[in-house]
Amino acid sequence: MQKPCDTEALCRSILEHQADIVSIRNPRIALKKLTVIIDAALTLSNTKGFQAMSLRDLSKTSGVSMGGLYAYFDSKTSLLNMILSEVTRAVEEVLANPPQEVADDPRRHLSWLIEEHVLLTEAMLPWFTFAFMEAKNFPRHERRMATDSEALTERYFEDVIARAAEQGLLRPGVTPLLAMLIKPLLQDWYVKRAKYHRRGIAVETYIAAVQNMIMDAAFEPSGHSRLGKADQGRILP
Amino acid sequence: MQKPCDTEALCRSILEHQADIVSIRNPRIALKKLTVIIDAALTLSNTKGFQAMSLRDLSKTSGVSMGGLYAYFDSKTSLLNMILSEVTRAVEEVLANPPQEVADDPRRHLSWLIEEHVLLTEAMLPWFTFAFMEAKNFPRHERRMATDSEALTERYFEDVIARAAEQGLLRPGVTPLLAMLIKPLLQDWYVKRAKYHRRGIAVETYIAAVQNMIMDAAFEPSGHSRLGKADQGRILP
DNA sequence: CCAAAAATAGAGCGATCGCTCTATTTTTGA
DNA sequence: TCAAAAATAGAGCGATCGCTCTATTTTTGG
Repeated sequence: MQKPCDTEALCRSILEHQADIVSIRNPRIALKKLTVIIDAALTLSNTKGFQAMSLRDLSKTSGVSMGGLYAYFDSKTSLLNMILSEVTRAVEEVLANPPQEVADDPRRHLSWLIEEHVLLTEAMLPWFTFAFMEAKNFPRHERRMATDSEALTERYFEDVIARAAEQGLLRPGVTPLLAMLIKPLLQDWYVKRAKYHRRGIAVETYIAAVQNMIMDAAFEPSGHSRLGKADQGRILP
Repeated sequence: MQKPCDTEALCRSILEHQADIVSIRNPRIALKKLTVIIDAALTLSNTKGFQAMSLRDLSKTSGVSMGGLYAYFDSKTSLLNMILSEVTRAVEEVLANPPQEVADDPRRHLSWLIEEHVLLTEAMLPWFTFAFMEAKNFPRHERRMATDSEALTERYFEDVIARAAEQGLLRPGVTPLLAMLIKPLLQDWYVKRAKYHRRGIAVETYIAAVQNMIMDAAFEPSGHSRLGKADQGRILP
């Protein structure tokens, strides 16, 4: 179930959820222009920062006039809001719905969460870059959105680890910080994107490395082979 | 050898290295006012972002007039530059000088690097928050500084891991990404500071958790007890 | 003690910001 | 086909930005 993550599909979702803000009636026009606008906004923001991106920049880059822009949002902050909520929605949609056979096994589930999260950020790279990089300077309400979204993600990891604990699968003495330490490992993939790209590291390699590190920290070694299609078969002791 | 990391000591270092920029002659006055200015700049920047901090904000908060500010820097960017280079200097000074008995043993050395890095970011929290959060929106030259500084830190980890490999201490099949994955774990301590503080997690607990995760990933299990004064004696298999 | 030097205050400058508003063009539908 | 409606362009508004410059106060040292 690979959800389409191109800019246009995501903008379609934005139009659905923010119908009261976009004042353009013709849906064909609205989708096409919003896509252009969001595309330009992500590019500019991720290059120079959201604050430093002026609406005149955005107008020139997107080819939509100043007045035209305000048919798609009612303030610069509401543009930010659109992008941010779309990212949040995508994360929730993907991580909340594991296949049944995955949900049944905490080990597979944890591995699956790691893989899906990295693949999602890979597919929506500019969106995540935007949401993470800019969150610190958001206005109060939007910053809260970003924080909450992140807390929600962490909950998925906490829950599956708690379930593993109930089933007695965890290593003895495993740190209670484990769930909190997963997120920064996942985020590094898009935050330090350039570094990994420069070294020619494939997304599957990255996923496998994080999976191995976390699985080692969480579980007793066992004869079972690692799960997840990205796994590269690290040698187990 | 605990280097003093209070704002005043760091500002003294700034005055030494940026003597050509600060135009105030009296060193007592210069130190006192620069400390006040940097203090205010870090507070404002970390609250609302460097770009959003206007020099009028800074003037009002620090109590130094607009004209007065420009006796301490010649542009907003050069103020940024001061703080950034001081952070870089501090990292280098601490991480480059391990005690002899630590440098001799890759395991101890890796553990030591983790501990020292977290303790340093703890002691210079607003500085690191500033350097990391704002780096993305820096002008070209300053962004390069931040990137280089980060690459340098990573080198310390790469080197000690390479040394461990030479001595045959590493687990078989350990990921070549290991060194790259340490930094995001260390950064989370100050990037997500509020989260850890809210949950009442002590710095020693955090250090121990990261040490354990990394040591487990890197090394074969052994009977030796974990090193570093922050270690809390996790049960080893 | 008082001129020279250093330090300080804050009004003012040009540029640019987010945003609005009207004039104009394009599209729609009876 | 042609008036009504929708979409678009971009000049203009007040606020604020980084920064400068002069007038003034404070400190220094012979």
